[in-house]
Amino acid sequence: MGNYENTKTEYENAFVEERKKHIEMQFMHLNEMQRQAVLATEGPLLILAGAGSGKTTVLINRIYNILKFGCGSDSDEIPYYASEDSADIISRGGDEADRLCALHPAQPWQILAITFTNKAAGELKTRLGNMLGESADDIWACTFHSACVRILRRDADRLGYSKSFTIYDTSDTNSLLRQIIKELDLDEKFYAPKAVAGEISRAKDALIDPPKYIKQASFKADLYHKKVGEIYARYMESLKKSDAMDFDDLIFNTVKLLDSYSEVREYWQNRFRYILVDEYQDTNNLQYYLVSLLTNDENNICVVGDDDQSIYKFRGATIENILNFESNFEDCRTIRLEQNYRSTGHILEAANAVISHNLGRKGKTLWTAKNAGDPVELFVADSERDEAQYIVSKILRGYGSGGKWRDYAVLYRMNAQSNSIEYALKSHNIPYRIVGGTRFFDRAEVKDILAYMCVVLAPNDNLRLQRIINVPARGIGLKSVETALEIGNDNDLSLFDVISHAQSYEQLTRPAARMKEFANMIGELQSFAACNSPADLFDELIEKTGYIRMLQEKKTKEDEARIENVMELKSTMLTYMNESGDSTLEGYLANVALYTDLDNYDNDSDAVTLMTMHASKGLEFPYVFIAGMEETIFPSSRAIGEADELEEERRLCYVAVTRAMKNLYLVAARQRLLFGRTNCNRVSRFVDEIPDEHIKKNIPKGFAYKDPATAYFPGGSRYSGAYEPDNVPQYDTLPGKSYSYSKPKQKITPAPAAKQEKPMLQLELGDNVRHKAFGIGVVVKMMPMGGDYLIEINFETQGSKKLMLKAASLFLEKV
DNA sequence: CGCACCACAATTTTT
DNA sequence: TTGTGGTGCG
Repeated sequence: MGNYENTKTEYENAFVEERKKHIEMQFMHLNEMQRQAVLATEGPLLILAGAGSGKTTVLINRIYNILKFGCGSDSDEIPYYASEDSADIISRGGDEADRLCALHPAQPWQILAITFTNKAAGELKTRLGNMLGESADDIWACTFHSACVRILRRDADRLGYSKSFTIYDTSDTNSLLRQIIKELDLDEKFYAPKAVAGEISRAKDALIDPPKYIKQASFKADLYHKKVGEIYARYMESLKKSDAMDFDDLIFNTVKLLDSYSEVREYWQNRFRYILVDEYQDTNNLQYYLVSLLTNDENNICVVGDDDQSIYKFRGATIENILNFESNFEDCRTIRLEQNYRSTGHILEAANAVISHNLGRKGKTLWTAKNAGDPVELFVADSERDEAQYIVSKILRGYGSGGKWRDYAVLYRMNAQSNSIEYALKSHNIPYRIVGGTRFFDRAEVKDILAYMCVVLAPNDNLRLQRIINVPARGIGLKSVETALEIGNDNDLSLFDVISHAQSYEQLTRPAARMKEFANMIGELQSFAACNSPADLFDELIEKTGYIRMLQEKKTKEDEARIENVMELKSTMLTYMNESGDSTLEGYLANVALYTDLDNYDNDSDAVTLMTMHASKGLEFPYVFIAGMEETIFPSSRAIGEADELEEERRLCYVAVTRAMKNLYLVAARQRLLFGRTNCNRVSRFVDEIPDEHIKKNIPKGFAYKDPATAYFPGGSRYSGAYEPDNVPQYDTLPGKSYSYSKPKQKITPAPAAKQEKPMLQLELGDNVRHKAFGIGVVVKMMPMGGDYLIEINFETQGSKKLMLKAASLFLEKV
């Protein structure tokens, strides 16, 4: 500043000052720190954004600022068109002022905003669209992987791939590795495909290619690394033959491309004037290289992250990226967003307290202007089943008093925990949705159909051809495929080439006819594809291959679900084509590998959400349950004893806790049936890290697990007030499935109940009722539930609603 | 070759 | 507990 004052005229200083003020005025809806982050457009910027601190808002507004005012808020430059009265004009505001304040504004396509998940990218796009209209379409708001795909589609041929390379997902990778390991006659136990995949992934993260890996391994004495080097080399060869890249390759190859071809690098560096990276704490080494390579001399790189929310170290994310950002990028500015807009006081304090037990943080303390709210609640249940019951009764209670199902989320450490909770929700007819788990695109039938389509487009994809060549069974067995593969390897032909001319190889005389038939079918599908829409091809394909018939003939429940999945796949294809404007099958197949279930998650439907804590990152819910707050579950057994991993678990806890807006319930079970084994665990250490003033603990003393009633409500427990005895879940009403411990013989008596002011309405199925708010309807379902009933009514005008009879009695009458 | 059965394993998180 | 992969039989 001081320098300029001497060299600039007074009006110039006034101009710069007015310009900054004017731009600043556009962002008065933000808090001071958020605004600073928005206005600091030039040079490296690190935004440490705590949970719920409005970081997406900041990103959006920052992009808006860059597009509208360029570097106007962050520069002392005086444009040629500024004159002596410019400052005056600006101070009067209006369009003219806006125009004067704009300084080298960026074009939408000069902005690259990288996120971690498709969902986050989609959200960013939507919000940018709302703010900027159509011009937002030109902004690259995408994930690391999809950004790389776009870059590679342009120049992949320089690396020896075609521009229409396919992408192998994790399971493709694993099966290819398994195959290679077998071919090399190695023991699958010792060279577990998954472990090898991890090793290769780590190598790529360190920019080590197979020759380099083999060289490094040659200095070591151990055989393992030498063999892995061999596998690695074969794996890459095989990928290249199939014109395929795995997830890591997408980034690795992009880095390679940018690094080795200066004209490519310059092209992209010139194009992207401003780069923003979200969730920077989750980036790995490769991604760091990528970002550095894309950044030009202007260094307009802005990263947003929260070191306390780094929970993906296990897959190579290195927290160092964020911890070292300031030293990696010179003249970096750092801004902390510490005001939380999401949670009430007790919840936030609990989160702060837990995370403060970690060492090596950037240090950051969230605060809120909200009131303290309710303390966090801890409940120690009897078993995993009671845990679920507790959660369900809490949810029912909240729903009964006017809540929405979608306000509730149940978080857990691992997917296997969802079973008991699902069961309880199901038996109470509570709508719920599970995010994650066995992913849609990992289902065998989905992979099969996709593999078929890939093969139709690119028959040389050996891996996918192998997958479907005998599904449904058509008499081409493992042995035949193996021989065909060998022939292919020897003559440098693809598997498809070999089976197309199977009759010319005497080793294949037996299956030759069937192979030929199969190859012909693929050929027919290819010609069909040439002059029909992808949707029609889809139908033709599942017919002609007999796939649907195979499922229909089996007739089990699972197979019905599989048919549904296949149809669902068709609709995701159509959705993709609609939304992306890309109606080619190639485009769809090229992108489908980057799809995940998370993308299908829509918050429109009114349902309780079940997911892992990892999957919950970035989301928020009014009421959050964290299930399984037990040592060995959370923190997980493999983290205990490892300082680093324990810290990661603690960060995970921090993430989970900060999802809650109004109420947070922590639930533990004294005894838990998991993987067919019953364990007893202590309550999680993370619970103890929450100071007493922020948590209300309910640990039944007179523990008698044969009598759930006393387990829930020990004499004098604080819960007796919150829970009417008649709301005690009655296990006898639960259908099916017996559990390992004996049920109480006698029914739990609904104690001094029934002294209500208004008697419960007597209803039967099929009764017509009038509701004060919803109008006329008919009772379609009644579920007894702890002395009350959960009823479902189909209303003429309002659709179907689920109500608790007792609470609804006030508004209901029979007609 | 295909199916059924059995043994065994592992059992987090994701592009 | 669930799922997977391998084996053995028809």
